Amino acid sequence: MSHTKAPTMKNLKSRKLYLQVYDELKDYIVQNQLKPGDKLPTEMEMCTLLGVSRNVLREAIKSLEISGIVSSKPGVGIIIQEFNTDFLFHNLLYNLAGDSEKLLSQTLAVRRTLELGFLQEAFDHLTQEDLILLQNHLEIMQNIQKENSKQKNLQLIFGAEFYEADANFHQTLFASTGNTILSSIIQAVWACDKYHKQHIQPPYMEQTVAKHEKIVAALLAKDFEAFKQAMNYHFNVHYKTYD
Amino acid sequence: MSHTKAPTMKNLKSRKLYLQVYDELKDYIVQNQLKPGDKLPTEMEMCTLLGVSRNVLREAIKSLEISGIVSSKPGVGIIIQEFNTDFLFHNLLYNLAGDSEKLLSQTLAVRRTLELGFLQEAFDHLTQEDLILLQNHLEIMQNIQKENSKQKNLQLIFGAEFYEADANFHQTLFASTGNTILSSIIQAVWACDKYHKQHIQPPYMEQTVAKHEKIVAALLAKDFEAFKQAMNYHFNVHYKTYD
DNA sequence: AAATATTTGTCCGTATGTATC
DNA sequence: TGATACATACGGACAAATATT
Repeated sequence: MSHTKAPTMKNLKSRKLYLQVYDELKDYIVQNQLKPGDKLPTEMEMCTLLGVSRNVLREAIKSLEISGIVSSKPGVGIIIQEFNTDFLFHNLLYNLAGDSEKLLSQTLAVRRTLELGFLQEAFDHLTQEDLILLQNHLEIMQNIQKENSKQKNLQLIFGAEFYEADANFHQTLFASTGNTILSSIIQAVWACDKYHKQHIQPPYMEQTVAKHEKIVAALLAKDFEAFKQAMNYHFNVHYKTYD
Repeated sequence: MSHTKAPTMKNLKSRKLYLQVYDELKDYIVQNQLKPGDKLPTEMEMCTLLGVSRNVLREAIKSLEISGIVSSKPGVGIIIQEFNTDFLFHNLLYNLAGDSEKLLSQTLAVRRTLELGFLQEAFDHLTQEDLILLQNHLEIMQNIQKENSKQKNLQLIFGAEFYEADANFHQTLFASTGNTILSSIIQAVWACDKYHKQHIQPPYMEQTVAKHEKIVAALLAKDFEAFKQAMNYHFNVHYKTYD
């Protein structure tokens, strides 16, 4: 309503309409003390309430959605989301993408520090379900590696899937800490690597599988020292691919 | 084009279209190495290129805009934006309603791990200019603390400035590592704290100043062991405020 | 279990404000 | 000044997903 909208003439030099709506919706959430799980009014209701077209409203909603504030589902409505920092770190690192070589070593350094730093916490909080998930991720990596080693030509298959399984492995491992900030950062750092590490080579695969097998073995044995050693080995061996 | 879109039937359970477009556009920017100031193709061109409607494309564009990646202007086009973190943090602002205690301890844990993990690197790369900057930040903290200790009433003055000086101190310290990923993360983590830690108490100020004095003294003496000790002290002492 | 209603997802067409040449 | 290119904004229509009766 603060749009001061005239029937056929839109606001001249004012802030874009969808941004005004974006702000108004955030205010609405705060004012009405909506909590995660609560629903916003339907799109049509908000259109009449705010006096804007559905199109503009949806642009605002999608902006809220990409920010992780709400999520919309057909047949249900628009639901307030739990606070999470994924959006923040994801965009932060995306914007830094550029010099791939330098970035790669930097992200690796950050990952190394964080993962080794939260080693104990991850070990302590790891549940039986987490362990099963880890084994699943490992299994995927093993299968893809086998398929690739069979191949005579150097054509790589399922490279993206292998990489994703690797990422999922580490995310599962540190999601157990319950530290959402940490999870966000690790997730973002992996996504950041994504662009640089797309061409995975079979020899790298073999090494990677072996490393993760060691980690899982240590976790199954509930041997923290072995786990620590396996993780250090994971981060301290240099891949031939990047020499 | 990867949408595998049929004329009248959309992808069933796949990711929402506007999100696919959002990702594809980000990839497009990276792949074509578009820099700030460069323009994306026009909306209509991208619609035909990606095979989606104008509406969906705009939802993706607006999401990119709220992310600070592009900005669109009528009569001009869609322009790649300079990297800027302000808007990212602005989005978090509204969300201070959650259980801030948990979040605070999580951010602190991440900061602790990162800063202690990159201790050696920061120490090695610290220049004379950095040291002067650190002293400036410390001085600001000292002055504000003095002003507050003079006051009889418990009214806090310049709390925000004190906190900012603290943040700048740590950012300067680890900017010297040259690891931009690390710098960004530390900056972001501080920003997360910002909204929870707004009510700084005078006793906390005194302690904080003392800690940073120790750090600066160690750095001036070029004594790594003392630096290490001071940083550990910094992170291992619990503030009374949060007990 | 099945039909119906609700709600978001996606598309199209049209008019208007804005910047550039 | 005018012409052109572009994003902004509106409205209507149907499809798809979910909830409800």
